[in-house]
Amino acid sequence: MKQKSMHSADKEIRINDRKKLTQTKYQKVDNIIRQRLIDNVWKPGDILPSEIQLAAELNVSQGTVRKALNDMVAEHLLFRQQGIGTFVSEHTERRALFLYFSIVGNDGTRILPESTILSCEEKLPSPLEQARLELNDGEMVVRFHRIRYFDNISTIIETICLPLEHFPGFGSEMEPPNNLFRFYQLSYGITIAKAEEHLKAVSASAEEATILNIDEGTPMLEIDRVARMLDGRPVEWRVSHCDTRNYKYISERG
Amino acid sequence: MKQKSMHSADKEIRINDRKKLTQTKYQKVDNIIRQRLIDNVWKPGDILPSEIQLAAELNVSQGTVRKALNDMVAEHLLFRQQGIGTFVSEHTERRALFLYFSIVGNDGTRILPESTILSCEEKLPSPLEQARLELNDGEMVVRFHRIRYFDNISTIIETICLPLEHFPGFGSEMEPPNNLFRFYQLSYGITIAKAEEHLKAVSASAEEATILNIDEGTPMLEIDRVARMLDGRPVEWRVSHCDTRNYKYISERG
DNA sequence: CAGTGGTCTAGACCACGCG
DNA sequence: GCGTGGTCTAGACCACTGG
Repeated sequence: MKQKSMHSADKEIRINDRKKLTQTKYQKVDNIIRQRLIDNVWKPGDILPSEIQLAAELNVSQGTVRKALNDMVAEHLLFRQQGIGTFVSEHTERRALFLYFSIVGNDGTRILPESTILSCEEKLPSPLEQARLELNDGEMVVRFHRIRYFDNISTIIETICLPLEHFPGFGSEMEPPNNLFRFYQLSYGITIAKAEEHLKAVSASAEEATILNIDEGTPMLEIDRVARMLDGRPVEWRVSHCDTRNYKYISERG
Repeated sequence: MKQKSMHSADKEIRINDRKKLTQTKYQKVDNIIRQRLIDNVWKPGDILPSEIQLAAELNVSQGTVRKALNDMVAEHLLFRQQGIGTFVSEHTERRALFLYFSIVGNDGTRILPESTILSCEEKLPSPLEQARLELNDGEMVVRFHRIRYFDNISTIIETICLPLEHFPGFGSEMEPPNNLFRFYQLSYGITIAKAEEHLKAVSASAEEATILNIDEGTPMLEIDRVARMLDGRPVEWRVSHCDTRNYKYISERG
């Protein structure tokens, strides 16, 4: 009765599709699962129901569920292990290193640098901060600075700005840890899903030069990055200034 | 007779798989098609046989061919148009702009800059050039310099090094055009399939400062890139120095 | 051993582009 | 109308994991 013949079921769904501008079944499945990640129904590290269970629940075939899941695996939102199941991705050290940290040693060595917080304050955003984080008038931000070290040598200065709305009490209870994305996820339920980085070459300011113990005017790589959560809203604006004499930024193309 | 039952055909193939360390059918199909691209059996712009024809030729199902083709579409080697067919990708202006050129205006505008060749010579490679291009001892290179202009304002200085073996007579017959990748493809049958970029911040040398009409020591973004062809061998080493005061390098993450 | 994801097949219908 | 790729289904067997 539920699904007597393929033909009638298809037609029924297609009528819905027209309302939603030709959304396919696997896109619907994708959106349902995505929404459950946004709503924290399934949390990072959780195992999802098997393909067969999902297919039964959503009244589609296993192949349709599979296509939706594989699409999300390609976006790094999920990962799969043959013989075990499908899991929600976590912001582990390894993921931070390979997905969201592009600075490596001149020889290609990948290390996530240690960090020290310099200052932290809650403020009304500057016009630029408000624009980058797409905030409404009057919404507050948390802004802080930190230095990052490779092998105890200070190399990067970061200025990080967060919408206070999503990070209540940030920095007041405890020192934010080195892996911020993991901290956002564990303490605030916010998963970073993608980011766009803008790079320029700039000169070290007098202040930066003092902090990093380098000459004023030394060329530095500026990485200007807005990170977004699962629903696409921006949740972090970070500007990093990096001394690239012993390190480099890497990017694959094609 | 050819394929009487699914079971026996599967077993036969699986024996071959064990020899090749468990290569799947769609991977074999992928490799066959990839090799035909390398061998220029199907050239850029060509339309491939339909999925059904390929499936019949290779003795697999349409779904297996589809998976192989879709994997190659994800690598930008092919593209598909519903109702028409599957095509071999070309290095068009548009592809160069979105896939292999990451410099945009401060407002995000994408333009491919014009170029002027400064000098061009055939030489024995420096040790660094030999290493980057993975050349054997004694193999020659073509090295040339060019300036690139946005709106007639010189902004980028490039040093480009090519293995002479793959580019006989390069630069001697005619001035290489602005879109080099397209030129490599049309004139030498070499398709660039991927590239790795290494970025640093450096200071403008006296020579660069003169050529670009900027101050010596101005911070410049250095883009060090090795481009590889379909079989993975390196065919171009390019170092670009870019004045990023009015432009920026962009990169998507996640 | 049972259960999971991974591969492969066969066949249906749809959306699209073209003649 | 026909052929293309795109979606969807159903069912088979494989490879892997863990009890």
